[in-house]
Amino acid sequence: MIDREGPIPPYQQIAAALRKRIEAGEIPPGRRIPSLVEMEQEFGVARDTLRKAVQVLKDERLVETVSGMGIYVVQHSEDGGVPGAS
Amino acid sequence: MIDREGPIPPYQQIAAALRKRIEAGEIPPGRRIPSLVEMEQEFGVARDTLRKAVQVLKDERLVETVSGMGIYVVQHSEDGGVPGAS
DNA sequence: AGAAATTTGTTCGTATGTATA
DNA sequence: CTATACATACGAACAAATTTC
Repeated sequence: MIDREGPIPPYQQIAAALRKRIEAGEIPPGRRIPSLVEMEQEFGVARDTLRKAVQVLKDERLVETVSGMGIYVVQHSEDGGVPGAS
Repeated sequence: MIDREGPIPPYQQIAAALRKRIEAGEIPPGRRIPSLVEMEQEFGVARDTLRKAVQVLKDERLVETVSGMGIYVVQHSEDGGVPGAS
């Protein structure tokens, strides 16, 4: 899944993989992405690496986190915004 | 904040700056010093550089690490030692 | 009321590879 | 060749928020 030989750092590869899933509609808006524990196993990387990957998607406003709950795909519809964001 | 032209390496400059704050009472005994992430931004250096700077202060018994919490200024009173150090 | 489980967030310590002086 | 610095990554521990029982 992760190419450790190439020049692209794993955290960027993971960010790209998640972005692809989201834009392909595999993980629709409003749904949660896999938990950090699940992604640790799926990608075979450490928490710190996932943290950076998720931070990239956060900066792109693709996902948002709810502490204690999970990381959710943002609803980027015409009216904009996310459920709960007043 | 950091002079990269001069002969004094950044990690020594940072150690000196932290020592000054501690001895001036800006960061009193028992209190935490800024986290590594915060200091990365404040000083504009990498984690590795901070690691060396903090190691200097540790060798001087000025600070100690509490796992998962942070780096704390040592209480250097007459009876010596740190709270929690049995 | 409260304890346990799950999940995210933050913390330090360390290792590796690369680059520079 | 050594010292210094950076980016990346891994590991472990602790905290806070949320849900479930």
